Amino acid sequence: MVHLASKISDSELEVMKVLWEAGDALPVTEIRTRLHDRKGWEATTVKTLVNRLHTKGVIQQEKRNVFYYRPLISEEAYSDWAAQDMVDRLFKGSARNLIATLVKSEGLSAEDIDELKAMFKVEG
Amino acid sequence: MVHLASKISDSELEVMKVLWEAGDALPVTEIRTRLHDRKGWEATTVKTLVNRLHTKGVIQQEKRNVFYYRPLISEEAYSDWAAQDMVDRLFKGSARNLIATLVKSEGLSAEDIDELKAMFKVEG
DNA sequence: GTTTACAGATTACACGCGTAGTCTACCGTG
DNA sequence: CACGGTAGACTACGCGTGTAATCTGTAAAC
Repeated sequence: MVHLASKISDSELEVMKVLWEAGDALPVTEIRTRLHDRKGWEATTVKTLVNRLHTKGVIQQEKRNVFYYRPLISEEAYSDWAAQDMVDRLFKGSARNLIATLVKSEGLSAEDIDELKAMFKVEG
Repeated sequence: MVHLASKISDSELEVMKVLWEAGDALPVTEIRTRLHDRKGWEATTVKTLVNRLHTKGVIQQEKRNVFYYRPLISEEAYSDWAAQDMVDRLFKGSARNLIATLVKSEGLSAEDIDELKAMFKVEG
């Protein structure tokens, strides 16, 4: 289990998403274009976020012609951590409570429910 | 569905928890003693947090001998909102993805799984 | 009535975050 | 070789948060 010393902020998360989606190291230029498109951020803003992530140790800098950046934490690991964190902070440590909340919130399609039923058959 | 204009911070959430647990309006003195016990916070710190929550409109002030405070949002409503927010931000809007993550994280007892199976039978 | 203690108001202050501008150094082009 | 463009470094600034000290007013105690 990864233990995240300092949390990833909302804006920083957008950078992580870009890197996760790319599935490979990217130069800042590339991150910038993608985030300019989807969030309208300026180049320096993106660079600041990348720097902060680097300082936090969640992405790695690779020197080529220009710097390339690679996530040091996977999306899955981060999602797992975030989910567990929320369970602990808001659901008294019970994942079941969170699941119950999600089920009751009606956000699941019939198909989702079928999938989950199947998952439970395998699990238990 | 309540729409949270400004989010509740981590420290503020501790105050909310005290109020939710109490199930009734509490004077700051009482909130303070409980948070001093569980978090070691000073009286003025607690008062600041209570004030901020009041300003944000998530708790209500009732004038008696001293001020009593009452949550204006239920723990359920807040949890629901937080869960949905996380689904949107980290699980591409799919509650099923979050549930899958929780199930795979092994945080569920056999009993939990039985309960959830039952829940799905009723739901779907 | 003066002192005391406590509730509530005001003020503080460093750090993280969202958002970005400016400065500098280097690399390619004319 | 001078110049322009661009990558990276440095600086900025207001707001929210975590954490609290100090001031003020009023009620209780003597």
